[in-house]
Amino acid sequence: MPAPSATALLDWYDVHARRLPWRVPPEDRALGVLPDPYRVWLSEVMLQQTTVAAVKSYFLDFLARWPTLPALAAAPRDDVMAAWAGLGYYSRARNLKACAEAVARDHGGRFPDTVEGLAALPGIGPYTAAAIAAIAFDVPAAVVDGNVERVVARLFALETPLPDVKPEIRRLTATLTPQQRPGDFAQAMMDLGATICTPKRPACALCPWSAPCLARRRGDAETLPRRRAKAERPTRYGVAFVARRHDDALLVRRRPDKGLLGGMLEVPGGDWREGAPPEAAPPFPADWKTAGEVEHTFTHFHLVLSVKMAEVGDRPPPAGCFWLDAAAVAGEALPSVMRKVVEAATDRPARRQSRHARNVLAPKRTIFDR
DNA sequence: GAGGCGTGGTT
DNA sequence: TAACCAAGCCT
Repeated sequence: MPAPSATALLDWYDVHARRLPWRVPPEDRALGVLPDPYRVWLSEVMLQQTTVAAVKSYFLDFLARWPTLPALAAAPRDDVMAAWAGLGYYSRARNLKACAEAVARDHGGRFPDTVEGLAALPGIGPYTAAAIAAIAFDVPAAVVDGNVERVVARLFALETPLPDVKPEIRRLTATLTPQQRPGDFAQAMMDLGATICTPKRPACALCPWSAPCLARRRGDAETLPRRRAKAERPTRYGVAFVARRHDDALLVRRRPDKGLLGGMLEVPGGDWREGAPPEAAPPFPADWKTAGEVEHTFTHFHLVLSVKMAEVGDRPPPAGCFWLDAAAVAGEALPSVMRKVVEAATDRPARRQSRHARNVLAPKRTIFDR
């Protein structure tokens, strides 16, 4: 049984590295080229619990709009929130802005090059600090994300369930991490987990570490890592009121900064509660008609919204609300669940206009396509 | 430590 | 198709 070697993985990475917009490929890193820490940080924050496919267009949009850290630090917060709309986990956008300001203010506009310095910044935890240090500065930090957890749990056939086994995985990852090319090694681990050592049906025949992999030898790689059973996801019900002015402007309000969809826009509505659909008072009296139902699944609950719609004349907005011009809807900080609500009520796409590839290459069905 | 926090792709 | 889950962080 050979020990897993960093060299075997790096040799594989030299041939099979994914080409990604935020990445410096291994042949360029071999010449001493390191990526811009700003781009590494931006991509890593966007990639937290988010797929590469979802991140790509957002990363390019952000980079085109705010090419440098000072540019992002100087940007209006609401612009950043609006640009983040649709990507989810909106506290990341708030922390992104706060982090940019902190680096500009406290670090002369340059990211710290140590794990400790990075981890002290908003929105940068143990994973992201290690990833930036390794990828942007070639610090031999142990970079442990969900991919690495899976690879290492299988490599050493770790039976202890997550998250209890995390410290053991971190220790083993540190043992594997080489002093030479730690940035490439970290990216290679994640590429291996994303393309070969996948959650289901891992392609062990193509794996550079198939020989030393204990789980492959036992034949149960697909069952690792173990996880503790997760709690059941409840369903909550609510009402959403879409008031549409004659010029197509929509009545919206901004959610509180903290908590679910913090800082994002929504249409007025009542509380979201488990049990029977609640009665909710409309923002003002009008001829409210039922426009259908919208379903949306959040991390910890499923939501069913009854959508009410009214076409109304010009009038001042109720307290806490404002009229959003029809032309501005696409560029605003509307989370996906609210885009669904607006589409259900208006039979008109409320999607972001900048999602060229998504719209052109893979148009999503709306409830009106059924 | 455990729960809150989005979304869309995959199986 | 409904469940699963993806480069986690914060409190």
